[in-house]
This record gives sequence, C-alpha cells and structure tokens, in this order.
Amino acid sequence: MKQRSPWQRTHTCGELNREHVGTEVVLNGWIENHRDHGQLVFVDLRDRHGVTQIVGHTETDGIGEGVFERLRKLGAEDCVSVTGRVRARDADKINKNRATGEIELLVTGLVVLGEAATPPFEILDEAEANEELRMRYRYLDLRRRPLQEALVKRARFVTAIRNYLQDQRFVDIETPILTKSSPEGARDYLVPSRVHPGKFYALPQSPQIWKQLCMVAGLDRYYQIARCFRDEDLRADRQPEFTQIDLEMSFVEEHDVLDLVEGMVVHGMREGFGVELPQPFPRFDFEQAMALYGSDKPDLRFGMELIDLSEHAKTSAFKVFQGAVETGGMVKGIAVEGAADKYSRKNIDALTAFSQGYGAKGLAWAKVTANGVEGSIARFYEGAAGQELIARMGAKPGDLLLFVADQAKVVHKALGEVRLKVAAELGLRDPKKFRCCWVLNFPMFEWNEDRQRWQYAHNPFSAPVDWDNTDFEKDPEYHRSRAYDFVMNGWELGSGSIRIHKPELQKKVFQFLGISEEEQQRNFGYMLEAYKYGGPPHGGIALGLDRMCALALGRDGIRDVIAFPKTAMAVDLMAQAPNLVSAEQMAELQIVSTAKKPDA
RNA sequence: GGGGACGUAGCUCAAUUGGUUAGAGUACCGGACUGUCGAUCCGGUGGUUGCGGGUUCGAUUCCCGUCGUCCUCGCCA
Repeated sequence: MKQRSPWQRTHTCGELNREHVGTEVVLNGWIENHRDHGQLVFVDLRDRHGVTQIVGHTETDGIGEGVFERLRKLGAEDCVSVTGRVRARDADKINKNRATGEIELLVTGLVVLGEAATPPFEILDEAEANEELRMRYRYLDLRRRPLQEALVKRARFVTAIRNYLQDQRFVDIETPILTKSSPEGARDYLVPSRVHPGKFYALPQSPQIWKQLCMVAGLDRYYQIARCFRDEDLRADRQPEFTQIDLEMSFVEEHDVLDLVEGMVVHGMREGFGVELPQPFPRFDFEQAMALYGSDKPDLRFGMELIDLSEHAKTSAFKVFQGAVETGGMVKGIAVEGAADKYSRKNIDALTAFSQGYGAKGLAWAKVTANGVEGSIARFYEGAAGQELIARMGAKPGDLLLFVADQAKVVHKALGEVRLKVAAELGLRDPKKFRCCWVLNFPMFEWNEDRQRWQYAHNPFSAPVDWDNTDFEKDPEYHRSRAYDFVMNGWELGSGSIRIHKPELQKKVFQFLGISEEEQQRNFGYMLEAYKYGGPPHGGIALGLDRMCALALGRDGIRDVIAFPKTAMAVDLMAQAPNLVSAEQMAELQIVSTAKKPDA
C-alpha cells in the first residue's frame, strides 16, 4: 500500500459523491468561504478539482479537541487538511451547482498547513481587482477557477498536439536559446557573453534557421513547442516571450503541410478545448482573400463578402464611383443583411469616420426598400439603375449597402475593416463559433516606403512560386512566394512556407533585397553553406500557441492563458523584472550602462 | 515614438459649479445565531485622494510635470 501521512489527502475536493457516504476521508485545500452559525459552521474547501462543503458540529462523534473552535476561526485562503466522514445531504439541502453538492464532510480533524494573511483581493471567478494588482500577486490570481481552467486546457491541448505529431513520426528537437543576432526582423533580446567580452548572444525570435538545418541533417520531421522572444512594443495579443508550435517537414509540397496541420489543429482543439472545427478549411489565394474580404486574415464566421462594382460603376451617374474607376481604382460594396433599420444616419456617420481612419475618402451608403434604394447615393440610382445595383449586390429589402470607391488598396483595407466593425456591432463575431482557413501565395516582396526599398513580405527563406523566373529585379510585384497563413476567426494563428533549398536561389533573393555578399556570409553564412551539402526540399509552419488558446477559450488577450505574463511595458510586476544588476555582475561582463541613474 | 482611458479605504466604486468631518458595498476585526451554500443580524477598525509642483481664501475636483496599468497606431521577417 502507498505510504500516506495522516494529513495527506485521500481524495480531491471535486470527487466525493453519494458513493463515498460513510467513508472516512482526508481533504487538502484552501478556504474559499466560511459560514459561521455559532454551534454549526460551514466551510467551502477548494482545490483545483472542485469545492467540497465541510461541516463543523460540536457534537460530532470523534471530533478532536479544539477542532470545532479552530474551524470557526479559519480565514479566507488558509491552506488546510481536513479529516472527516462523508455524509449524504437531505434532499432539500443538495447544492445542484456543485459536483459534490449531494454530500458534505462532517469534520473530525483539522490541521492548518499554511495560514493566509488577508489576501489583497478576493479570489472570485469573475475578477474584480484590477490587472496590475492581480499580476503583482499572480499566484493568488491563478487560484481563480477561470485561470486554472485556461492553464489546464492549454496543457491538454499541448499534450494532444505532441501525441498527434509523435504519431506522425515527428521528432521533438530542442534548439538553442542562446543564439545569434541577425539584423533582419524584430528587435532582438541580447545576452552578454562573459567569456567573450563585448560579444552578445541573441534570444531566438523563432527557431527558423535551426529547424531548416534539421532538415538538411535528414531529421525529416521536426517539431518543437518553442519559446520565442521579440523586443517590440506589446499588445493584448503580444508578449515579449511567447510560444510557437513549430514544425518542419522534408520532401513536401504545400498541401502536405496544410493537410497535416489541419489534422493536428482539429485534433488539438477537440482534445484540448472540446471545440469541433468545421472541415475542410477553405484555401484562398492571397489575391482572392483580399478581393473577397479586404484582408489576408478573413473572418469566415459570417459572409458579407466584398462585391466588385467597378464594371457597373463605369456607367454610373454617381461621379465618385465613375471617377474612381477612371483613375485606375475600383468600387466595392458590402450588403449588410437586415441592417437597414439598425443603422441610423448617426450610426452611418460613425462608420464613415471609421472608414476614413483607414484611408477611405467616404462611405457611400444605401438602404434597400421594396421600391428601390434610399440614402446618400439614392438620387443616382433611381428606377432601373437602383434595381440593377440591388441585383448586383444580391440584396433584398431591409439590407444596408455600404460602398467604398478608391484605389484597390484603400478599398480593400477600409471596406474590410468596415465589414469587421459592422459584424462586431451586429454580434456576428460569435466567440463560440470557429471558422478556419488558409491563405496562400503571398506576395514575395513588398515596398517599404520609409526605407525606399523592397523587402521580403514573409521571410527571406520562402521559395518563389515561379521557380523558372527568378529575375526579381524585373517586376518585383509579380513574384509570389510559397507562403501560407493559417487563420482562425480573423486572427492570424500561423505562418509558414515551402523553403528555398538551393543556395544559389537563396543568394539571388538576398541580393535582390540588397543584402551584400559580406552581410550574407556574416549573418547566414553557415546556412548557405549547409545547403551546399544536399539540402532536401522542405517546408513548415509556426503556430501561435498562446493566441490559439486565447481564441479557443474566448479570451480577449493572451495574458489569460500564460501563467506568468508581463505588462504592456514588458515588466514582470511580481518578480520585478527587468531590474538592475550589481556592479560586480556588470564588471564581470565588461558592460557599462549609459542609462540615466534612477534617483536613489 | 504617437494617441486615448484610468489611478480615492485591503478590494470595487461614489463624492453637486472648486466649499462642512471624503461616503457606500465588500473584505477585515468583535459580538449573536444548529442547515448555510455570495448565510443573516448588530457593532467596529480602516484614507499621503499614485507622486511632485502650481492656481486659489479653499483642490479628490482646475493646470503642468512625473510614475504606473490598460487599449490603440507605428513597430512585430
């Protein structure tokens, strides 16, 4: 028999039921609530598995000396061991809201394992205390059920992912945390080297290069639940350190990676969160996603696609529409089903201002009635013209039509954002509904206005779609990369590509990006060299684990699914990191700080 | 780096146009109570109004600065 000290639990606080009635048990947990009736006292004892009601009564058979008095004096969040007999509750005293509600524990013994000072905030399911305080006492915030639930489900999700990849013959490989800085991409976190004064390691922004080298090594199928570090300004969905499900496969094409990841995500969401994802995930060409949704991360929980009216606009009486097309732009619209009477003039003005924030000059609108259209553009669409517009928009009476006329880029951005805004206002972005898709064939390069040069749109290792045309200088915009994004509910959750595995091609890309031979050697020399020794075709993806968990749980940000997160200023309020280090440590690293000294 | 919101009792909030001793709920402490489950009832403790400065007879309130948290744009291959 397993050894057990007298104070150690025989059961958790979530598992006792009618079947245990009459047995002697020991529970360990925290005092959640305390109801003192003088000669009778009730205590709710909580652990992560549930809550069990403890009953203290002076006349209980076998109750220890002073146990009742000590039970009465317990305070919130004391950590205790309780011994007692399981007793069935009378029918009228059953608590239907709890799994253990049919029984209670008649106490005979009590040991206080850890006395609690009055907590700085109450441990409630719905957090009332502000986030600053909760982060400072994160270990108390984590006692709250919703946070424990998030971490438990996250762990279940990760386990399911690992099992899935293990079954698919992937190898879990750890890659260095102390690695090398490269000037591209996000700002690096740096770690000074003691044995090489003046030199620094960088923390990885992702294991990108390492996993590609694993493919050169012939490891075939790599994965890692990898911590990544990026020193950029933060958001609700961005932490300075975050976790990726990172994987790479040899001898594959896009569909191999997409099929595998689709299966993995469906399995993980089901096992981890009980979420069933509708399959298959639609696959959009980048251009197609932009045209239909005005976004490269479309939210497919609702329709409301962007409808192209450019042809029609050429002959429109409305000069704004006609002019936009004549100057090389376009006109697109969305039909908001049944929203005509939900949007007042004032609401539409607000939407207009919103669209202008994304570069639109204005938002043309019309409400569809039984007889035609009314609204800002109605006088240009009387009679047959109005009927034609309604037909093209696939609209019916009661619908609200919204239009943007401008250059394609502006139309897509502004109308795409309006689409999301309207959907949010109409409650169409249901957090309990999940729709995934893939977006493929991103542009290879994009023009950086500030730096006045072309840069890679995805990452510099993504292979071009057209292997035969690698004259990037000729028409940079023509080139598409074999990159793909995984999108769920309008969130970009993953990004990957089929990689370049020929060193000559990789050099051509670097060259076009204006990275000199010398820079290439300095930053990626070992990688270019590796591909000289028989690099296999390969591709992979990295998925944002924190974001996926947040989305699955319907949380607004990723702090809720990370045990010990940092603030928007990248500070750990509990551990007080970052912080100053001793003069000795600085001297040993041969580092001098130029920061202004804080007033002592 | 820019923009916005917030900061008052341990916690969540209130406080009239700038005006008496800064209030309430909850937590906490004490008391009563044998069936509660957010127990109830009675009583009590608890305040550098984030910090610094300014205007004013008088500042929680107005102004400037600063610190912190959150949201957001830029940024995040």
